[in-house]
Amino acid sequence: MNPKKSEHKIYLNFLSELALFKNMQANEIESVVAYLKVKNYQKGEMFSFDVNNRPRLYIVFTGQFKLTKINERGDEMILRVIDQDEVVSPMHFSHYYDVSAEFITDTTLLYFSEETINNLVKENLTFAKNIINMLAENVQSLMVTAEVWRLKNTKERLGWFLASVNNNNLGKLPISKSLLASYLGMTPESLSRALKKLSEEGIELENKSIVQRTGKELCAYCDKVIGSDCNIFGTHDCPLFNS
Amino acid sequence: MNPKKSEHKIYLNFLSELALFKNMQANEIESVVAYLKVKNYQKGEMFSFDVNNRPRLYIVFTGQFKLTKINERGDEMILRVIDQDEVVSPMHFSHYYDVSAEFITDTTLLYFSEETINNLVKENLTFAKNIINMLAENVQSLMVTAEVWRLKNTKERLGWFLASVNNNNLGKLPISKSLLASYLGMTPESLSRALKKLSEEGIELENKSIVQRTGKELCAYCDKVIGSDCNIFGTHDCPLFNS
DNA sequence: AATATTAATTGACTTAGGTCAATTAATAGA
DNA sequence: TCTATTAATTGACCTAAGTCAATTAATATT
Repeated sequence: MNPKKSEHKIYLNFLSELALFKNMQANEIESVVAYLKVKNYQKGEMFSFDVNNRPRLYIVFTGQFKLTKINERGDEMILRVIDQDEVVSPMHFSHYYDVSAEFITDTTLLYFSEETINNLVKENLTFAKNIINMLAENVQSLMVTAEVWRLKNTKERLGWFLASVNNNNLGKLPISKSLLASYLGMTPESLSRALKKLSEEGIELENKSIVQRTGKELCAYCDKVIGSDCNIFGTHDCPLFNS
Repeated sequence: MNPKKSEHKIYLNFLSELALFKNMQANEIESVVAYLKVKNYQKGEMFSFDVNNRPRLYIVFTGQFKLTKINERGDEMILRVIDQDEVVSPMHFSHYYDVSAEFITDTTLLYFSEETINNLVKENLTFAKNIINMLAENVQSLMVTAEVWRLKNTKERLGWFLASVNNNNLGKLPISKSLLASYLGMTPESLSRALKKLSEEGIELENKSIVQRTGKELCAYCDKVIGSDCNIFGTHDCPLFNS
């Protein structure tokens, strides 16, 4: 659980690159590595963030997992798919709210206890700001997710997801189709049918890669939030500012 | 816009009671009142939180409004209904994310500029913590909302809402039925039909007040998050811990 | 390379909740 | 108090997306 001396430097470098430790000095980050814990999980394994597990802040060192909520009937909702370098902080959730993690690939998580994080916030203003930014991004992304689920039909939801992947993941689908279906709140059958409709519009999925007929078909499904890291965003070529 | 001297003390007292200024000393709060701005809105008025309006942090002094997102087709989604004493901080949203406010009653908003809030965070650790708590509550409530929309049918959504109102609002419906329908992501017709089903279970709405046949029918729709401020929560009478 | 297993697609059918139109109830204005 | 306006209910109908079952395609395993 506690990292070995030899790994110390690796974790230090890893943490230094994260938004959570942005603008912090090397020695400040160095001092927190001492409190870092490490845990490995296997593909398919489940983990419950609940009252019994002391609340913490987790960082994905390698791997991928989904944060899910399951109801009495067994229906599952994916709240977030958490990839490498991403942070999830159940310590900031309500004490009684329990969510589950299911590991999609073998995963190594780093974590800090609630106490460590709270002490850091108390001592380090920059860190407090980084925590604020992380939570603000959570809020933003949950609002967008709500919008996608509530106001878009299956074809639009898929189009929206492909548009966002195309911007920040170079057109490579990061998850399987059935996981994607679940994440977008639809069945694999519906995803398949939605994909067929999109292909009529010139948007295809060839072996996990997004291919567009003219290269701009997905713009119809873009929005200002996901578009803001597109290279034609705001220019005369961007349909978001030309309607 | 800038409050008069005579109102200074009223605002000071008002702010002192808010969670946002919790554990802060009177003189600390006093110094921020100088930066406070006030604006009145009339029932039915709309306001857009977008790139053109400098991002701020708003507090409802009196009144009520809904935070909504509208798509191209004109479908509306209510993100939150914001009541007296509540805080909404578009300054923490993405720069390009725009949401609208529609005032349900005549409303007086207090607000601080992004700069004021950021300076306060920089200077005052307690305030930084309060901002973290506010954002964490936003995250929590958006996760619960997502769950309600995704995993519950119309009857369950209504039951869930009534259960939460019953705990923190003494059984008095705070909003009209049509607004509630929209908030719960259904049409007024569906709400009406859901209400009929609930009445078969002994849950009635008599003139904006929730009435239960035996007094515990709504427990079936409670969860650990909304239940945590119920007076039988966790006791042997609470069905959440007895199944 | 052949087989087993899992993932994705397709078609037929069902259903929850939306739409539209007609009443009925409630609230506000005169 | 009466009338006008808005909100809520009810019934008939429709539709998007879910379910179920049967293939087909893609990975894994031997």
